[in-house]
Amino acid sequence: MASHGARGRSGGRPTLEEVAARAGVGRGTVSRVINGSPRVSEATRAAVEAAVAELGYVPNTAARALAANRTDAVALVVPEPETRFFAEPYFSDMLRGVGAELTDTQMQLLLIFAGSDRERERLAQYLAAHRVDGVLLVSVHADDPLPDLLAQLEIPAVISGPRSAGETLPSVDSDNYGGARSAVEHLMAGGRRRIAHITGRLDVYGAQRRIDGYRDALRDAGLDADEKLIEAGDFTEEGGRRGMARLLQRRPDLDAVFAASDVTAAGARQALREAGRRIPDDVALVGYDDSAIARHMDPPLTSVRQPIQQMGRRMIDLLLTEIADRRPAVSRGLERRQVVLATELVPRASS
Amino acid sequence: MASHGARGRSGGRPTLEEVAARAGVGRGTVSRVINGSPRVSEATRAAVEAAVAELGYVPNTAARALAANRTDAVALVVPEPETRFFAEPYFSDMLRGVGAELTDTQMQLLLIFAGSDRERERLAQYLAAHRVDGVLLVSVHADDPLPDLLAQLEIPAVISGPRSAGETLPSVDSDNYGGARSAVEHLMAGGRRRIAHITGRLDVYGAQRRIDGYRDALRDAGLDADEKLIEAGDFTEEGGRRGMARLLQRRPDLDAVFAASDVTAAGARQALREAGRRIPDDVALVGYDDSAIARHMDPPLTSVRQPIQQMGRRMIDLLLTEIADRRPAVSRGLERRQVVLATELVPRASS
DNA sequence: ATCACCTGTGGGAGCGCTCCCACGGTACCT
DNA sequence: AGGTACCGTGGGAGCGCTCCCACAGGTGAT
Repeated sequence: MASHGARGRSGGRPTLEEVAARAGVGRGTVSRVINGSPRVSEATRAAVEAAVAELGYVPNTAARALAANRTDAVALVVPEPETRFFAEPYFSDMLRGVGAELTDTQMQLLLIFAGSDRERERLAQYLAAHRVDGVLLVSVHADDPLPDLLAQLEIPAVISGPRSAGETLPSVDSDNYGGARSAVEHLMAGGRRRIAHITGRLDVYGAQRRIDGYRDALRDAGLDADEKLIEAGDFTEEGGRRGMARLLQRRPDLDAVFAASDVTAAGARQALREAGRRIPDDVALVGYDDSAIARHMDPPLTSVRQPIQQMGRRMIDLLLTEIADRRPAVSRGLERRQVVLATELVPRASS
Repeated sequence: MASHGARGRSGGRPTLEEVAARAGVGRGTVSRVINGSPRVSEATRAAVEAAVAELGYVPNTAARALAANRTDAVALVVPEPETRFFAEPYFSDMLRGVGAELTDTQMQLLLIFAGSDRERERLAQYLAAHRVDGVLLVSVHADDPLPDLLAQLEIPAVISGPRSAGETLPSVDSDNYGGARSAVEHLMAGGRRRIAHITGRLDVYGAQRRIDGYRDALRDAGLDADEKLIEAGDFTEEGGRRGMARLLQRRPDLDAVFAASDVTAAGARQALREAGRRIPDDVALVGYDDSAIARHMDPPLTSVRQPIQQMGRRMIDLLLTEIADRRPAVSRGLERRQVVLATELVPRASS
């Protein structure tokens, strides 16, 4: 092995210093060119760029990170087990949007799962080491301690669904309230009057907003908002099946169901089928997410589409702004940092 | 903003130096403790560990990377578009295995897609900057330039399926030959005699090995190896459908099919159904991979299981060894670095 | 002519770590 | 007693960058 002093001397990668020597300028000037500073004359810039090309110079990330105290990396943190990540198209769409928005940047994206305690501990360690400049948090429950940890470490973060109406972190969400309304209004337009709702996890703010939208749509149409028509679910298929079974028992006369997710709707469909109800003849069904499940269901499922990829892009937007704006946290927080994107109802045969 | 000199002085994260002062030892000693060197007395170690705990010290990764010329990160490179990554359980299983093996380490895993030209260029830049200590390459085709690039940059790499019998990179693979044999032998044991094969992509070495296994199993059983019973596929569903249709035309008397993947088998099943053949009564069907598709098919598909998670673990094993062993490339290459793992036939109703 | 103020540039200092050399101390031989 | 070996330890030098200060030279106002 080469001695310490000679480490990487001759055979190694070229350094800023070597580029500077080759271009006949100082180190600082090369740094300016590399980082796109405008304070460089055109001629000098050209000379430096030529030297960079000739030597095949690539900046040393570690040195830059050390000197500038930044990492040029952001993490997408998924507080779920990997299995759910792969099972739900929501995450892959989000990843795609985030990745697309990042290709124009020199930012690196890290995908981190924090489903188990073990993984969460590792993540905490990782964040404590400030190995990323910012964090994207998706699918966070109301009582998750992660946002507080991030605040304490002063790491910029953006959340995909606000935890409450008073969310302090910047967030991007789809219009859960409006989406739910459009689903219920669609069902009413089809002549349905006894419309049930199987909710999502009640500790998820978005699920609450969908309930609100459901209630308000009925109320505004002058229909009785019978609480017996609401059944708590949890976004899973099994939750949908059980909820539907209970609803059928309580209100056998229902003629439509709005499920808080496509997966929930799939469970509901199963229970309806077991009870001998036809879709949509006896009971109309509408889901949420417009995932692959909706298209492949039998019959194809009417669903509320969220622009998930776009949400991913906007999250990156917000995060990069946060990172760039880094300044005393106190002076912030007044700007509009809560983005809400519109949903779209996709009608299919189930309603 | 604080002046440069004072950057991170008071409020910032503690440094090695501060830990050393607190513990009443020198910088070098703290470094030794942090890195688990055995050359530290028990008393000193305890003192340092106490100081680390009290100050909440976390090493600065960038400084370490700069000084030690390593990154403590490895990349899992997927030379496919993201969509395929999420569609095929192969990748997620691999990721899970790799991730599991890495949790005991302080190594960071990066997931990098290199499906488009744009992404590949970004990857090249990334590798040129030596931002990872090693690379895991999955699903590489025979003519992919990536392995050469890695060799040129002298970045340790492990490949998931050898590109040829003379693969120079360390590799981990399942026993494609044996797996194919077991499938064909299983069909013969069930009394089938006219067994067809729909192959995988012919530029994938593993697909070739499956063909070899198929041929040899038939030959050893004294059956004619009729080339008319072999049809080229490409691992896709559509390829399976087309291949099956052609086979039925050419050899309407066939009584079994071995498909090079479960997805291919799904396509074949469709063609068989359209032709009015019953599975397994008229034609027995065996797939490869034992993915979720196999379990959910109607009828459930007999399939050859590969220990994909385990393959991921072994790949990491090999890669970490490569990284640790880093020495002039010339003196290497003699050790056994080609790992082959056994497969297992999972019989179900389709055969 | 003097002053103020730009713009472009060079290079010192410093980021926080690892690596290695040097050194004092102890143990074991001759 | 002297020599040799090793162990544990401290700290200098250096990794390759960014940040900032200083400065030369130009420009325009006074």
